Amino acid sequence: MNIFERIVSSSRIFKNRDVLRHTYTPDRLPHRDEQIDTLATILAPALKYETPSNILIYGKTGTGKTATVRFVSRQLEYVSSKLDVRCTVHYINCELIDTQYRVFASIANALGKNIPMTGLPTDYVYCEMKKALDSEKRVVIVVLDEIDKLVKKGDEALYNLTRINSELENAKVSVIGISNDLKFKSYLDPRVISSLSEEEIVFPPYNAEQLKDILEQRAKLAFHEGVLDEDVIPFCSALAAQEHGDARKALDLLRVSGEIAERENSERVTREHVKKAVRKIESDQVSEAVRTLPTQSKVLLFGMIILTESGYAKFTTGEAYSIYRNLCRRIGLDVLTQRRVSDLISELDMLGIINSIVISKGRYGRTREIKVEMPIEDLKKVLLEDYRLENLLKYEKDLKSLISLDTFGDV
DNA sequence: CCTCCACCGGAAAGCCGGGTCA
DNA sequence: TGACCCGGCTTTCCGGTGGAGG
Repeated sequence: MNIFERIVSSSRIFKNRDVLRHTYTPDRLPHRDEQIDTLATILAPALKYETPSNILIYGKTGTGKTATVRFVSRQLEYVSSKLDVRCTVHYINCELIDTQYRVFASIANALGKNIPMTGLPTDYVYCEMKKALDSEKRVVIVVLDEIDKLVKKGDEALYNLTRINSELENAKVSVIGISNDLKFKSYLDPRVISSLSEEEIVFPPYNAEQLKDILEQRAKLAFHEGVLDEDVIPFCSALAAQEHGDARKALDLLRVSGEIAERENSERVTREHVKKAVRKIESDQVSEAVRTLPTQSKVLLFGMIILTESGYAKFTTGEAYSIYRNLCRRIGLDVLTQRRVSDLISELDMLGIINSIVISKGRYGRTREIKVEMPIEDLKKVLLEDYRLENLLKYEKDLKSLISLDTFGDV
């Protein structure tokens, strides 16, 4: 027997692991009937070649926004093809497609144009998209997932998209925006807000009971019968419910628990496996984030670690910057300006690797107070995988003594 | 109550590597 | 080939500021 076949067929735990991934759209969405109904009611006019209202959908991560939209669009497209109505849904994830140019290009390309990734003037792309849309009588529903990411780079794309209907002869366009940032509207032009949010749907977080239903539904498809201990699903649900009812997290937890159990050659998935999964997920996220950091940020972070190890549990932007500058010089890396480093610090903060708050020390100025959040040993291990940072190791003691002398100066 | 520190963080502009087009 | 466009990263410039100490 082929070794892969043996490995694949020998899974005592999983029947179908993919069911637990968040890309999977189940054929039934528990506890989202209300939202599904509302969405379907709003979109129904599309089947009569009328423009559906634009919709804004709110809800935190893992509340089923994307799954619901996917689910409803699939049904809509199915019915429209049966009724022979030209009605399509175009899904755009604004985390990847995050500029006006790329949104237009993505729509145009979906309709058969061939617009390159970059290079053309944006208004040209806009015209091409318009032509493509208007080439026949149709309704196109554009779904902008993570719309807040797009808005951060200006609201022009939305402005143009919500106004486009007045320039079209045959086609109708309607926009569904999905956001998990409740206050993203404040970045928008009031005119865009009013046209974009003709309808609003809010997705509340799931509670532990509801998460349990979701997990049970998926577990039936994903696992072999009887491999889950009774308390595994309630435990996963409870943990995820604490974290603002995130179904995605609950599913990840269940999947990773299963994977750990499988790797341990266990016949059952137990509460202990879930506990291990919690730890694994956390540490994986951090190391992945650190690994993919730009070199400059890595050096900056390394400097922060040196500071922490030297007994500075908290430090300021200026202190971090001066260490960073020293490190850069030693390994021949360009030194960025303090302004830029300040932004890098904010990024590290957003990733949750460090914690920084702006405080005022009165006479002694206003600055960020920074502390490293994650276990420094783990961070160090990941950082040193980068060959450019390996060399820094030999300066470590040197710098520590420098800091303890409180000179903080240049070397 | 005022001052003044040591930064914050917005705006704008420059550079660079990706690309198109005629 | 040169003129031009785009996006990401970075620098330059600069107005703004909470609160300890005078």
